[in-house]
Amino acid sequence: MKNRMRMVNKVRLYRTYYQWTQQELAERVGVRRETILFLEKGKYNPSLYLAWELARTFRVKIEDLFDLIER
Amino acid sequence: MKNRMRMVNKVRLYRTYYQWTQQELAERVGVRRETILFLEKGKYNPSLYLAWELARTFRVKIEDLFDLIER
DNA sequence: ACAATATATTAGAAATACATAACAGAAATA
DNA sequence: TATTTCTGTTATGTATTTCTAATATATTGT
Repeated sequence: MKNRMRMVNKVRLYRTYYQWTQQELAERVGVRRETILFLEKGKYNPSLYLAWELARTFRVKIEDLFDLIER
Repeated sequence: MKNRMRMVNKVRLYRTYYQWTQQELAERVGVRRETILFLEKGKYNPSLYLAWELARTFRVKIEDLFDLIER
């Protein structure tokens, strides 16, 4: 979509803060473990649904969890 | 979990507030006019990228533009 | 009424999020 | 060391978002 912007996130940051495994977080938000892994690795960007669930699980705003920065 | 929740948005509300056509808004956020139409009609939910661009364009938070409610 | 513009509908293609599964290496722990 | 758990990789399949284009209807202005 936007070629000059790139999405970064703090999923791993918050997950390790809560001391959850990828599997634990995956179950909490209702996705597969690999989905969490790929998100953390920046291999793909989430849907708004998933972003919402993650932010809710971490008790933060979506804008705090995800950020759009210059490439 | 995901099935008992449904996403609503204020895209049409903010678009008409700014007196933009679907075409105008589409150009501002970099998508097709039909994408805006389907979003307003709730025919599909946006990517986080698009949600971000829309919120930025309307100068609101993503959580203000989109809401996850009980079905 | 006529013309121009905005919105709506449909269908198919393209792109990508996410699922699923199998396996491998790293790290922790007994 | 041996075993378990966690993380990473790859490959393939499915579902959904978005694009594209064509056409139809509604709305607005002259």
